[in-house]
Order: sequence, then C-alpha cells, then structure tokens
Amino acid sequence: MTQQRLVVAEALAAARRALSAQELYERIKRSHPTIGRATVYRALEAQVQDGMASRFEREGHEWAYVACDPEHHHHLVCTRCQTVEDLAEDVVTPMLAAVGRRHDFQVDHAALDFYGLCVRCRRRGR
Amino acid sequence: MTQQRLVVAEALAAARRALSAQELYERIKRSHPTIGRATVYRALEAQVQDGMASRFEREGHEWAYVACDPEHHHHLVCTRCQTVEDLAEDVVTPMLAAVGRRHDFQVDHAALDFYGLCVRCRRRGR
DNA sequence: AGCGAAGGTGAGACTCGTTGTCAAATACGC
DNA sequence: GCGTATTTGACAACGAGTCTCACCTTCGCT
Repeated sequence: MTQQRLVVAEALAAARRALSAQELYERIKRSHPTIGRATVYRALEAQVQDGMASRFEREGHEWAYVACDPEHHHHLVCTRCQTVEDLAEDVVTPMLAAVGRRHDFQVDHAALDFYGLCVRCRRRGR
Repeated sequence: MTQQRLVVAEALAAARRALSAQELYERIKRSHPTIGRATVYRALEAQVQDGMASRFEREGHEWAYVACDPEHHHHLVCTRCQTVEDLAEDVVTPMLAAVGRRHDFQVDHAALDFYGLCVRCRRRGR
C-alpha cells in the first residue's frame, strides 16, 4: 500500500459519488500535482480488483467509479446528482437465490445497478 | 430502417451470445466486405437506444452487446461460453419493488447482469 | 412513378481514454 | 539498514469509438 494508492482511495471515498477516472485524476492533481495519470488509473483498477471500489456504466459509454466497502457491490445511482448509495445486502441475497432457482444457472457474481432519483432530488425536483 | 441496420441486427441476433462491437464488425465484414466500421457502431448504438439490444461489461474494460427483445433487458451471462440468457421478467419485478421499498429511491431503470455458469457448461465442466 | 428533403453510409482521419515502457523512487521482508 | 520486488511518473503508443464529408438511400408527398 503506497502513498498514492491511499490518496486515490481517499479521494474517491471523499467524493461520495460516481466519478470517471479522468475526473478523479483532475481532482487529485489539484492537491497532488505531481501524481501521474497512469498511477490513478492503475490504482483504480487495483481497487476494483480488491473490491474497494466498483465500476459501472454511466450515460453514454463512460465508466464511473465509486468507493464501496467490500461487502456492498451493488448500487443505487441518482441520475441527477450522481450520488451513489449502497444497496442493502439483505435485498440482494434473496434476489440471487430467486434467479438461481428460477433459471438453472449458477450465479457467480452479479452487477446490480439501479438508476433513478434519490429522495433528495425527488423532493427538490417537484 | 436500412439494409445495413438489418444486417447488423441479424448478425447480432444470430450470434446468440455476447459480442464486442469490434467482433461483430469483423463477423459482418466477412459477408459484407464493404460495410463501414462506423456503420456497425452506429447501428449498435441505435439498437441499444431502441431496446433491441443491450450492452454490458465484460471481463476487463470491454463492452459486449447482445440482441434481446425489448421486454427483457436483464441477463444471465455464462462466463465460459459467453451465451446470454434473458432473465425472466417475473423475477425482476419483485426485485425492483423490494429495492424501492427498502431504500427510499425511485427506480427508473436498472442494469441487472448475473455472471456464472449455464447448465451446459456446469455439466460439461466437471 | 418522380421529386426533394432528411437522414444513413463508407472511408479514413482524428480523438482521447487507457495501457505499455523504462529509469528512478519507494515499500517491505529479513 | 539492506536488497529485491513493486510502484511511480513522464511520455510514447495504442486502439476503440467518433467525426467529417461527399455520396447514396429511404420515404413522404404529389
């Protein structure tokens, strides 16, 4: 665990919302001007690998990353403010079971992302 | 609806498994050598837009496309043979409801992809 | 059918997010 | 502390996807 990996992890965690690699790189550069772009990309990749972050699709062919604790890999993404909420594990487990039961399929892992409006944006919206 | 869009749609449907845009382009070029790369990409994009295909992440930063009827947007992807199965709608609906109930979140749409082994590969595997 | 507008196509240049390379710097086991 | 393995930063390279533009289809309208 190096200094830079920490910085990247912290920056992502601090954002508390979905960021593309590029956006994150630019943010970090403000406080750590010497950091290399490749370093940020590599750190993100490593985080995804280790389950400390996860990646999903954003509008229009773009990857976005969010920090997440290793237990929660599924998300509620607010399409207005880009805030990301973890999906409670106790909702996921029955889902996986249901899928395995209904189809004859051995689920290894899943990517469950729900897009919509969070409470705040919904209230503010109208 | 043009000739080329049809060709792309048919090629994707015929594959019956997940293909990257590049792979699909190369397949189509075998039978239609004059087709342009951009055309295939644009056709795929249009199909995703219209709900005739959908896109998800494959191992290691790659997009993959599958044909699907407009009703079924969620998939079971076999990580061995890349076959894609539609997720039954009657499993999805309760999921969305459960999420909306558990979290105070207005789900607009969701990307639900389950990865694992299909029956065939599981049987053949061991 | 014939016309005209609107939009799609093909070829290739181009963009830009991401990855590879390599010498220097840093982390970690002993 | 000491040596090795790994990571870093700078930049070059790569490549999937996009843009451009002249030409060609499609389709509504008459």
